[in-house]
Amino acid sequence: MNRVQRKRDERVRRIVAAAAEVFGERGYEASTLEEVAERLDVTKGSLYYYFAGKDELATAAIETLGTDWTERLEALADARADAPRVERLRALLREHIAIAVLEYPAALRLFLVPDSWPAALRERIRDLRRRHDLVFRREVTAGVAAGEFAVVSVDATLQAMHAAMSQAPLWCSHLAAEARDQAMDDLATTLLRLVSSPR
Amino acid sequence: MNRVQRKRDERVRRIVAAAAEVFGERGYEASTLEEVAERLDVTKGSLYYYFAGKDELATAAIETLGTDWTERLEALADARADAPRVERLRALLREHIAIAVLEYPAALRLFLVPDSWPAALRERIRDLRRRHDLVFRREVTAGVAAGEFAVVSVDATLQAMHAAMSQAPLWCSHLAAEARDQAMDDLATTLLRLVSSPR
DNA sequence: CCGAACTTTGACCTCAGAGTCAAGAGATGA
DNA sequence: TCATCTCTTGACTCTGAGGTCAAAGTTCGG
Repeated sequence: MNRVQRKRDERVRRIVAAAAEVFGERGYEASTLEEVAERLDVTKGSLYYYFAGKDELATAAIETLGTDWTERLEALADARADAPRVERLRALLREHIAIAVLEYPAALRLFLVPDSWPAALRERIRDLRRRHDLVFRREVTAGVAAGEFAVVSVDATLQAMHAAMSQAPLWCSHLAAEARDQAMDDLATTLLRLVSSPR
Repeated sequence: MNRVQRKRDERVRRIVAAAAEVFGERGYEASTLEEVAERLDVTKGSLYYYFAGKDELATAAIETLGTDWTERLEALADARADAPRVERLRALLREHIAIAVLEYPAALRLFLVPDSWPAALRERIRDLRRRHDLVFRREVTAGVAAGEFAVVSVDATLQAMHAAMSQAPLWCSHLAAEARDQAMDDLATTLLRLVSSPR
């Protein structure tokens, strides 16, 4: 029974992983359950044994992906708790960019959730974003409070950072490995400028 | 005969405008020709008299929207040719954000063109983006050459700017008019930081 | 090895939305 | 006014993809 449960969880995990892949590549509208099923070498019907429908599967994919992403950033921030603020923020930016480019190149599309989705689902996704946002917000506001950073508006700064990071894959995933690393470094350094003290 | 031609052109213009509206709101996949037709008070069939299909109409819409957008920015840059470089760039950023937020809130979705499209169409769209990019690139590189701006990397800087501007609608189109204007101002000012001379 | 619980299948239903077309309605010009 | 060209319609087909389900297959505990 517990054996069964674990097996089921594993199955769900795999389905969600495949779904995250497909939705991440194609975006919500253009993704088909048929394709998700194909990548798992099963048939569409079997997905419905685990998930009520496309929306639910997509939500699960978004949540899994988002949680994983956030946790890794949180862990990184903890690990660098003693580093200078600027360096910690730089590391966070760099890591975020790397995850976006190397692992979830189409997360942007995935997170463009249709307006038609039930409010509850959209709400859960918003929460996820908020938690994710908080990792960076904490750094920025603390830096500002300490007088090390200066920003026009915390919100605008964070939005700009997130936008740039999430679109990074669009322009640097086609680069060769070396140029890509350089581009990611450049972007992280560039984004640091957003909080640098003026003058 | 010429009368007929002009009438036809006008008709095409209107259709493309309506299509740009719909595709701009919903993105490619979620848009339907039915809805485009509805906004023109005609029926779907009539669209096929002017366009071969959805792809072609979407391409025309993207081109029109992109050209209009670019031309307005170019005109703005010309109009401020004598203004200080920083102010000209600020005006461009602000205008770009305003167009994105107020007129084409889902342009981001629209430009995420399906990979399945013919290469020729994708190529034309890439050209459009290049021309658009050039408006900002010119300002930034000139400013750097003049020693007024400093950047880590022109590419990274432009990418960050474009990303932030194109995602602006996602977070400020739901705001009330006043707060929205403030948010757009803040974002423009924030992005200026990306080129500000350091120290 | 059996029966029960769990899982997968594939045929099927449904429906939205792309695309077609014959027929008719409107212009245009002689 | 007639003939022709231009345009619009609405009913039609077709396809793809979401969703359902009874039946068959598989795994597990005893």
